[in-house]
Amino acid sequence: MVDEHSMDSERYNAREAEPKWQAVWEEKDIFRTGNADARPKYYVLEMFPYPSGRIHMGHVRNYTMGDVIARYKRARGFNVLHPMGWDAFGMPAENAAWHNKSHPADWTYANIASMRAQLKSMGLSIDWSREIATCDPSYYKHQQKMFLDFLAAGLVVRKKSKVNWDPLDHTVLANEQVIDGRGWRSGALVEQRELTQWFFKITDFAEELLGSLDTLTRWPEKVRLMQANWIGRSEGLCVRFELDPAPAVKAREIEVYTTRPDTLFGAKFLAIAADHPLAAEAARKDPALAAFIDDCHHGGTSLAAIETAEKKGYDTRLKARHPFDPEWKLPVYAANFVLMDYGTGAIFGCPAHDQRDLEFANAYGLGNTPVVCPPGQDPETFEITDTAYDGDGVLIHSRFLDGMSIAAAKEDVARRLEGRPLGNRPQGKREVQYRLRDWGISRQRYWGCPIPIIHCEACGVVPVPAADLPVELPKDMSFDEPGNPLARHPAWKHVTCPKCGGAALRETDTMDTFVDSSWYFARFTDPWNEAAPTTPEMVEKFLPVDQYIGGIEHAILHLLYARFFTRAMQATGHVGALKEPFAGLFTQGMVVHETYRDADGTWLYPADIRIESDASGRHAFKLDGGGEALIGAIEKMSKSKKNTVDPDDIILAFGADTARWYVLSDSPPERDVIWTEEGVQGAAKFVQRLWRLVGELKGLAAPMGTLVPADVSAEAAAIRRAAHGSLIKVEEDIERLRFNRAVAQIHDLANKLSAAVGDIETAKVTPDLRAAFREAADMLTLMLAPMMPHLAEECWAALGHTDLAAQAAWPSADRALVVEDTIAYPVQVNGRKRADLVVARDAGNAAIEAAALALEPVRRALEGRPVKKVIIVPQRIVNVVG
RNA sequence: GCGGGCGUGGCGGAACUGGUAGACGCGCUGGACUCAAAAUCCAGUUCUGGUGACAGAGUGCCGGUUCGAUUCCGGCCGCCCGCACCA
Repeated sequence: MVDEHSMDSERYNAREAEPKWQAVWEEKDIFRTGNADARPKYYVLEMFPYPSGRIHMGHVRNYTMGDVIARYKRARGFNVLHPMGWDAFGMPAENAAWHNKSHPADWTYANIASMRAQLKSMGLSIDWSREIATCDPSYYKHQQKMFLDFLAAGLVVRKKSKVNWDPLDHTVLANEQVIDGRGWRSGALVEQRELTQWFFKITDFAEELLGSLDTLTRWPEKVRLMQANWIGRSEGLCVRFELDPAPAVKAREIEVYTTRPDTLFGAKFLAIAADHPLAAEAARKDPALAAFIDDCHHGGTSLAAIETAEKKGYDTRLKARHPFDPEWKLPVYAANFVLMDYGTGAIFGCPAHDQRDLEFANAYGLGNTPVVCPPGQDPETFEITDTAYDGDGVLIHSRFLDGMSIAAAKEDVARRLEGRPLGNRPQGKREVQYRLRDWGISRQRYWGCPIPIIHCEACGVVPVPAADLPVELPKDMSFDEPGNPLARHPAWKHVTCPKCGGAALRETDTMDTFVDSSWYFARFTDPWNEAAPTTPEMVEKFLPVDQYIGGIEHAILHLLYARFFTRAMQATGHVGALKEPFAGLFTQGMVVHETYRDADGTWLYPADIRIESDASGRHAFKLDGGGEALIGAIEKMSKSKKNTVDPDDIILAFGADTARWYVLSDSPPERDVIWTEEGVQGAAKFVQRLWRLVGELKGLAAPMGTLVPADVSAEAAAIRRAAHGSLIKVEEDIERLRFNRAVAQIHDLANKLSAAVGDIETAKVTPDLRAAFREAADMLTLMLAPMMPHLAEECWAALGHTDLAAQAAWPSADRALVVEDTIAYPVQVNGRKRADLVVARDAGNAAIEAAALALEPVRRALEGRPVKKVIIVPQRIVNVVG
């Protein structure tokens, strides 16, 4: 039944409604978060974007998820903090400057302006008053201050380290920027170079960062595991081997690190890294060794080539004494597979029980002696040929260790060597090693946060005095030569030394952009503080972030750096007692799309394609009339394959709510979502359907504020059951970030309400029904509001409300209404469903059993067999065993 | 090699702690409305057989536990992701 007040014929016009409501929200400033607000806080944060210029569908998905949570939590009465900023330093701006002769700052701020407008067109409930850009001196001056604080606290050090050097661009490259051994931009073969760089001492917190992973119960297990592996803790023993006096070196000993001291009697050689000081020393008198070391440098250490690289070594002629037998001399090799920056840069090789050592020993004819015998093997005949044994077993051929377990032997060796002096120290020392390295933050780039340091010939490394901060980037720059533009600037680096007043040079390296993103979440809590990076009380008020959302690609670096930075900030008094910045983490999947190719193999944009499908499948046709195109694999949206969809186009054609709904609806949020034209059409249709449905409900609904009477008809009870039941499920689903299920639930409710509206034509519209329709319409609208906020406002207003849906309290569900007074039991015979049985909720087991056995399909399925047992699971199922 | 995850209709996916497999959506098929199209509405849609009621099979494969398994256990197969000479 549709009366004349119905809006049935009117279509919902998103293009008009969306900007209208966005303007209302902005004018009323309803998403501003009060720092003095006493309500419980909820901090929702999505990883802030790099201002590339345009948002992409991945952003739409990311920010929509966060916005759903923000709006939902706001409706539930929380003081929600939902800010936005820009990860604005980085190489692309410099590359753009190089290509377009523009300034990185101009390029960046123009991009920010257009992306901000795009984000606003999505209708995100963001407190824009807290917006920050990391490239702004008002942000990075605080970062410089913290750098100095960390330096004073011993958390920053300067040391030499190997880096990937691009000889054409004259710059250091991050590992990710090295592709197949070549610079990603220049294509030049990357060299390994030693440079003096600034490091954050993340390794100081290795134990703490690893141990605290257990407290992050609302993080994906996968991310915690990845971080644990990255930190890579191992327990072992440092053992010093005495060297026989040799003319080549002055050193008297070699220290090795091992996790298998139990296999010490299986040792066949020692190996040191090519970069080991001892190798360098020996090479001075051995040109062949020098050549070998040089060779190792060219192999590259971060390349996939390592995988297939042969084990190579060079016999230094040095001899080391076995710790438990001074007459037992072990050869010392320089070897390409030993890493200088792990452990001590030296190992002892036990070929029988380590695959790498075995390959090496086999290549150089060093033999092997098994010292761990697997259970069930005869120690006399147990042999190793080309596969090392690293399993459990009993010690053999190991003198005083024979017969022990691996654990006992480890303990025994450690105890003996720790108790025995060599020189003025014990020969052995138990040590914990980590794979984690200190975080090198020096970058030879312009568009980054300047490192606030001055180098003075007389005074050495001098921190820039706090009063002189920020050290601002110079604006008059040229980018027409490769290398670090800052270093080439004629004047900027020339300063007087703050200590002695003499001529000095500024540090021209800038900080890794990961530094910028390591504390922005804390800055958001009080971005107005000009005097300090943070206001610790506000940090403690809002942090940790309750729900952080972003891509899995940041599982290690960003998330680990931020965890480190928070601890360093705590040590320097910037965050109060806060330790972990992100209490809840969610890693969302990508937006992927089909690819299309022309007959000649060139890629085609989805926007130039029309899809037709029939019973035989899907076909793509070129819109320019050029015939059929080939449908290719579904892949991550990328410019190179042209399988991108511009969010602006979608918002213009269908509205932001449609885009939001679609990215929430089709897949579980942690998985990839496949963007399809049909899917968007479906979402757009549903927007219209909801608008019509709310109109129809309104036509039948009681006036606003009417309460549903206590005593209602079965029809009204069914409507209430549907509305309250859906509400409960939608709540649960949003709380657990299962947006796709919340979407399905709302579809389901819409179906039920449509059916109820349709049925009403033949029934009388009684006051209880009118009240139930009113309640259902209001509830449906508010359930919708986190996901489709504009449509919800339009519906809310149409339903006669004068406040905003965005400010309305979440409706409260009455669980009692959802309970039915009958229960429909599926009845199985031998585990196979044969019938349905509807009984009163309070029916006893005997009555249920009798009713079930009386059912015709049950009797038929039993085929006259006697009933052995009847299993009744209350509220669930009946199973007859016959 | 090590670590982790995932295999369910034509497709995306649902199924709470072992309890009606396929919710919801997309697509498709048929119908209504329309001069026609779009939009909308109705019905159907796991497979096989049957007009039908119904019967049988079915959650990657093989086996086990159980009254009952997509779910738990063992063994395979396939795909995806991360790390990778870490001593």
